[in-house]
Amino acid sequence: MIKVYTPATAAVGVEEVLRLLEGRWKLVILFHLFGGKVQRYSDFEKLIPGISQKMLAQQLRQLEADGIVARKLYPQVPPKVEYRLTEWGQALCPALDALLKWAEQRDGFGNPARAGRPTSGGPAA
Amino acid sequence: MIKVYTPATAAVGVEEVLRLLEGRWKLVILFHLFGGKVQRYSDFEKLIPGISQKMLAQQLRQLEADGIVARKLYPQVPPKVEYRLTEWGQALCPALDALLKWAEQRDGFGNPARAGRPTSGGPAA
DNA sequence: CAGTATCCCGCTTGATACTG
DNA sequence: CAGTATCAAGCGGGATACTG
Repeated sequence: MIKVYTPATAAVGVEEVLRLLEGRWKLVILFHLFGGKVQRYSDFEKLIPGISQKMLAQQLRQLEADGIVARKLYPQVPPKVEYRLTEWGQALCPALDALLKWAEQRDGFGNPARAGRPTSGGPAA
Repeated sequence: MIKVYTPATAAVGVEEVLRLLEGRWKLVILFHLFGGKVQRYSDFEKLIPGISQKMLAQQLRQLEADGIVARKLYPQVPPKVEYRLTEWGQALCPALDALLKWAEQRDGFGNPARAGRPTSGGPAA
Protein backbone atom coordinates (compact mmCIF):
# COMPACT_ATOMS: atom_id res chain seq x y z
CA MET A 1 0.00 0.00 0.00
CA ILE A 2 1.56 3.25 -1.14
CA LYS A 3 0.41 6.44 0.44
CA VAL A 4 -0.17 9.44 -1.75
CA TYR A 5 0.33 12.90 -0.34
CA THR A 6 -0.83 16.33 -1.31
CA PRO A 7 1.23 19.28 -0.11
CA ALA A 8 -1.21 19.70 2.75
CA THR A 9 -1.36 16.06 3.88
CA ALA A 10 2.38 15.60 3.56
CA ALA A 11 2.90 18.65 5.71
CA VAL A 12 0.50 17.32 8.31
CA GLY A 13 2.28 13.98 8.25
CA VAL A 14 5.66 15.52 8.88
CA GLU A 15 4.22 17.81 11.51
CA GLU A 16 2.91 14.81 13.37
CA VAL A 17 6.36 13.30 13.30
CA LEU A 18 7.94 16.52 14.48
CA ARG A 19 5.48 16.69 17.32
CA LEU A 20 6.78 13.34 18.55
CA LEU A 21 10.33 14.67 18.46
CA GLU A 22 9.78 18.18 19.77
CA GLY A 23 10.46 18.77 23.38
CA ARG A 24 13.57 20.24 24.82
CA TRP A 25 15.14 16.88 25.76
CA LYS A 26 13.64 14.16 23.58
CA LEU A 27 16.41 13.99 21.04
CA VAL A 28 19.17 13.65 23.61
CA ILE A 29 17.21 10.92 25.30
CA LEU A 30 16.71 9.16 21.99
CA PHE A 31 20.34 9.33 21.01
CA HIS A 32 21.27 7.82 24.34
CA LEU A 33 19.10 4.84 23.45
CA PHE A 34 19.93 4.28 19.80
CA GLY A 35 21.87 1.14 19.10
CA GLY A 36 19.93 -0.94 21.55
CA LYS A 37 21.27 0.83 24.60
CA VAL A 38 19.28 0.49 27.80
CA GLN A 39 19.21 3.21 30.45
CA ARG A 40 17.78 3.66 33.88
CA TYR A 41 16.09 6.81 35.06
CA SER A 42 19.13 7.76 37.10
CA ASP A 43 21.42 7.10 34.13
CA PHE A 44 19.65 9.81 32.20
CA GLU A 45 20.08 12.22 35.07
CA LYS A 46 23.81 11.66 34.85
CA LEU A 47 23.99 11.56 31.05
CA ILE A 48 21.97 14.70 30.52
CA PRO A 49 23.31 17.61 32.55
CA GLY A 50 20.78 20.30 33.26
CA ILE A 51 17.65 18.23 32.92
CA SER A 52 15.19 18.36 35.82
CA GLN A 53 13.35 15.37 37.16
CA LYS A 54 10.10 16.86 36.03
CA MET A 55 11.24 17.24 32.46
CA LEU A 56 12.95 13.87 32.32
CA ALA A 57 9.84 12.11 33.53
CA GLN A 58 7.61 14.12 31.23
CA GLN A 59 9.63 13.54 28.09
CA LEU A 60 10.03 9.85 28.84
CA ARG A 61 6.30 9.47 29.39
CA GLN A 62 5.52 11.14 26.11
CA LEU A 63 8.02 9.04 24.20
CA GLU A 64 6.52 5.99 25.84
CA ALA A 65 2.95 7.02 25.07
CA ASP A 66 3.98 7.59 21.48
CA GLY A 67 5.38 4.09 21.21
CA ILE A 68 8.96 5.16 20.71
CA VAL A 69 10.47 4.02 23.98
CA ALA A 70 9.52 1.10 26.19
CA ARG A 71 9.54 1.26 29.95
CA LYS A 72 10.25 -1.77 32.09
CA LEU A 73 9.57 -1.62 35.80
CA TYR A 74 11.17 -4.09 38.18
CA PRO A 75 8.85 -4.26 41.20
CA GLN A 76 11.37 -4.21 43.98
CA VAL A 77 12.57 -1.88 46.71
CA PRO A 78 14.14 0.43 45.87
CA PRO A 79 12.41 0.60 42.48
CA LYS A 80 14.30 -0.07 39.27
CA VAL A 81 13.14 1.11 35.86
CA GLU A 82 14.75 0.53 32.50
CA TYR A 83 14.15 2.37 29.27
CA ARG A 84 14.89 1.06 25.81
CA LEU A 85 13.68 1.85 22.30
CA THR A 86 10.84 -0.02 20.71
CA GLU A 87 11.50 -1.59 17.33
CA TRP A 88 9.76 1.30 15.72
CA GLY A 89 11.81 3.71 17.78
CA GLN A 90 14.99 2.10 16.51
CA ALA A 91 13.74 2.52 12.98
CA LEU A 92 13.78 6.26 13.50
CA CYS A 93 17.55 6.36 13.53
CA PRO A 94 18.14 6.26 9.75
CA ALA A 95 15.55 8.98 9.23
CA LEU A 96 17.32 11.26 11.65
CA ASP A 97 20.58 10.42 9.93
CA ALA A 98 19.05 11.69 6.72
CA LEU A 99 18.37 15.01 8.41
CA LEU A 100 21.92 15.16 9.71
CA LYS A 101 23.29 14.39 6.27
CA TRP A 102 21.12 17.12 4.82
CA ALA A 103 22.47 19.61 7.32
CA GLU A 104 26.02 18.60 6.44
CA GLN A 105 25.36 19.34 2.78
CA ARG A 106 24.51 22.91 3.57
CA ASP A 107 27.71 24.55 2.50
CA GLY A 108 28.06 22.18 -0.40
CA PHE A 109 25.43 23.96 -2.46
CA GLY A 110 27.18 27.28 -2.75
CA ASN A 111 25.24 28.56 0.21
CA PRO A 112 27.08 31.64 1.43
CA ALA A 113 27.93 30.15 4.81
CA ARG A 114 24.66 31.17 6.44
CA ALA A 115 24.99 34.89 6.96
CA GLY A 116 21.47 35.29 8.24
CA ARG A 117 20.80 33.08 11.23
CA PRO A 118 23.70 31.18 12.70
CA THR A 119 22.31 27.83 13.80
CA SER A 120 24.72 27.65 16.67
CA GLY A 121 27.98 28.92 15.42
CA GLY A 122 29.31 32.36 15.24
CA PRO A 123 32.84 32.96 16.43
CA ALA A 124 33.55 30.90 19.50
CA ALA A 125 31.93 32.86 22.30
CA MET B 1 35.02 14.08 5.44
CA ILE B 2 32.81 11.97 7.64
CA LYS B 3 31.32 13.53 10.70
CA VAL B 4 31.33 11.55 13.92
CA TYR B 5 28.57 12.15 16.43
CA THR B 6 28.22 11.47 20.11
CA PRO B 7 24.69 11.15 21.48
CA ALA B 8 24.90 14.77 22.57
CA THR B 9 26.25 16.25 19.33
CA ALA B 10 23.91 14.19 17.18
CA ALA B 11 21.01 15.44 19.24
CA VAL B 12 22.17 19.03 18.84
CA GLY B 13 22.55 18.51 15.11
CA VAL B 14 19.02 17.22 14.71
CA GLU B 15 17.69 19.93 16.99
CA GLU B 16 19.24 22.53 14.73
CA VAL B 17 17.49 20.97 11.78
CA LEU B 18 14.19 20.84 13.61
CA ARG B 19 14.57 24.47 14.51
CA LEU B 20 14.65 25.29 10.80
CA LEU B 21 11.46 23.33 10.26
CA GLU B 22 9.53 24.34 13.35
CA GLY B 23 7.01 27.07 12.99
CA ARG B 24 3.34 26.63 12.56
CA TRP B 25 3.38 27.03 8.77
CA LYS B 26 6.82 26.20 7.45
CA LEU B 27 6.11 22.65 6.37
CA VAL B 28 3.02 23.53 4.39
CA ILE B 29 4.97 26.28 2.68
CA LEU B 30 7.78 23.89 1.91
CA PHE B 31 5.53 21.22 0.48
CA HIS B 32 3.98 23.81 -1.78
CA LEU B 33 7.44 24.45 -3.19
CA PHE B 34 8.86 20.94 -3.51
CA GLY B 35 9.33 19.75 -7.03
CA GLY B 36 10.58 23.06 -8.32
CA LYS B 37 7.27 24.82 -7.88
CA VAL B 38 7.35 28.60 -7.74
CA GLN B 39 4.80 30.60 -5.77
CA ARG B 40 3.96 34.22 -5.23
CA TYR B 41 3.07 35.72 -1.89
CA SER B 42 -0.57 35.85 -2.83
CA ASP B 43 -0.48 32.25 -4.02
CA PHE B 44 0.40 31.15 -0.53
CA GLU B 45 -2.46 33.13 0.91
CA LYS B 46 -4.79 31.16 -1.32
CA LEU B 47 -3.04 27.81 -0.90
CA ILE B 48 -2.86 28.00 2.88
CA PRO B 49 -6.22 28.76 4.43
CA GLY B 50 -6.03 30.31 7.85
CA ILE B 51 -2.58 31.81 7.61
CA SER B 52 -2.25 35.50 8.42
CA GLN B 53 -0.11 37.92 6.49
CA LYS B 54 2.09 38.40 9.48
CA MET B 55 2.79 34.69 9.87
CA LEU B 56 3.25 34.12 6.14
CA ALA B 57 5.80 36.88 5.90
CA GLN B 58 7.57 35.78 9.05
CA GLN B 59 7.87 32.13 8.10
CA LEU B 60 9.02 33.00 4.61
CA ARG B 61 11.67 35.36 5.96
CA GLN B 62 13.00 32.73 8.29
CA LEU B 63 13.10 30.07 5.60
CA GLU B 64 14.91 32.56 3.41
CA ALA B 65 17.38 33.55 6.12
CA ASP B 66 18.07 29.87 6.69
CA GLY B 67 18.90 29.35 3.05
CA ILE B 68 16.00 27.03 2.35
CA VAL B 69 13.90 29.26 0.12
CA ALA B 70 14.94 31.95 -2.31
CA ARG B 71 13.03 35.18 -2.77
CA LYS B 72 12.94 37.00 -6.07
CA LEU B 73 11.59 40.53 -6.21
CA TYR B 74 10.48 42.07 -9.48
CA PRO B 75 10.79 45.83 -9.03
CA GLN B 76 7.58 46.98 -10.61
CA VAL B 77 4.27 48.48 -9.62
CA PRO B 78 2.38 46.71 -8.22
CA PRO B 79 5.18 44.62 -6.70
CA LYS B 80 5.70 41.00 -7.66
CA VAL B 81 7.61 38.51 -5.56
CA GLU B 82 8.36 34.89 -6.29
CA TYR B 83 9.45 32.18 -3.90
CA ARG B 84 11.23 28.99 -4.83
CA LEU B 85 13.41 26.45 -3.02
CA THR B 86 17.16 26.72 -3.04
CA GLU B 87 19.07 23.64 -4.18
CA TRP B 88 19.69 22.79 -0.58
CA GLY B 89 16.05 23.29 0.19
CA GLN B 90 15.11 20.81 -2.55
CA ALA B 91 17.52 18.33 -1.02
CA LEU B 92 15.41 18.32 2.11
CA CYS B 93 12.60 16.48 0.36
CA PRO B 94 14.04 12.94 0.59
CA ALA B 95 14.85 13.45 4.26
CA LEU B 96 11.26 14.42 5.00
CA ASP B 97 10.13 11.42 2.98
CA ALA B 98 12.16 9.24 5.31
CA LEU B 99 10.22 10.65 8.24
CA LEU B 100 6.93 10.02 6.47
CA LYS B 101 7.97 6.46 5.68
CA TRP B 102 8.91 5.96 9.30
CA ALA B 103 5.52 7.15 10.43
CA GLU B 104 3.85 4.77 8.00
CA GLN B 105 5.72 1.83 9.51
CA ARG B 106 4.21 2.49 12.89
CA ASP B 107 1.60 -0.20 12.96
CA GLY B 108 3.90 -2.60 11.17
CA PHE B 109 5.97 -3.30 14.26
CA GLY B 110 3.27 -4.86 16.37
CA ASN B 111 2.63 -1.50 17.94
CA PRO B 112 -0.76 -1.77 19.59
CA ALA B 113 -2.33 0.85 17.36
CA ARG B 114 -1.23 3.78 19.52
CA ALA B 115 -3.50 3.65 22.53
CA GLY B 116 -1.78 6.50 24.28
CA ARG B 117 -1.66 9.58 22.15
CA PRO B 118 -3.53 9.51 18.86
CA THR B 119 -1.46 11.54 16.44
CA SER B 120 -4.54 12.49 14.53
CA GLY B 121 -6.45 9.34 14.05
CA GLY B 122 -8.87 7.57 16.22
CA PRO B 123 -12.12 6.45 14.67
CA ALA B 124 -13.41 9.04 12.27
CA ALA B 125 -14.86 11.68 14.54
C1' DC C 1 15.37 5.20 43.29
C1' DA C 2 11.98 7.16 40.54
C1' DG C 3 9.02 9.90 40.35
C1' DT C 4 4.68 13.86 41.20
C1' DA C 5 2.88 18.67 42.37
C1' DT C 6 3.08 23.96 41.99
C1' DC C 7 4.16 28.33 40.52
C1' DC C 8 6.12 31.43 37.15
C1' DC C 9 8.13 33.22 32.95
C1' DG C 10 9.25 33.75 28.01
C1' DC C 11 8.37 32.90 23.32
C1' DT C 12 5.52 31.72 19.55
C1' DT C 13 1.06 32.46 17.62
C1' DG C 14 -3.17 34.87 16.58
C1' DA C 15 -6.14 39.11 15.76
C1' DT C 16 -6.30 43.43 14.00
C1' DA C 17 -4.91 47.59 11.70
C1' DC C 18 -1.95 50.26 8.67
C1' DT C 19 1.37 51.29 4.22
C1' DG C 20 4.87 51.91 -0.05
C1' DC D 1 0.36 43.33 -4.33
C1' DA D 2 3.24 42.44 -0.59
C1' DG D 3 4.12 43.44 3.18
C1' DT D 4 4.96 45.93 8.62
C1' DA D 5 3.31 47.30 13.45
C1' DT D 6 1.14 46.44 17.84
C1' DC D 7 -1.09 43.87 21.58
C1' DA D 8 -2.73 40.00 24.02
C1' DA D 9 -3.25 34.95 24.84
C1' DG D 10 -1.64 30.01 25.24
C1' DC D 11 1.71 26.67 26.05
C1' DG D 12 6.15 24.68 26.80
C1' DG D 13 9.65 24.73 29.93
C1' DG D 14 12.49 26.02 34.36
C1' DA D 15 12.94 26.20 39.56
C1' DT D 16 11.63 24.23 43.64
C1' DA D 17 9.55 21.11 46.96
C1' DC D 18 7.42 16.79 48.26
C1' DT D 19 6.52 11.23 48.16
C1' DG D 20 5.80 5.73 47.71
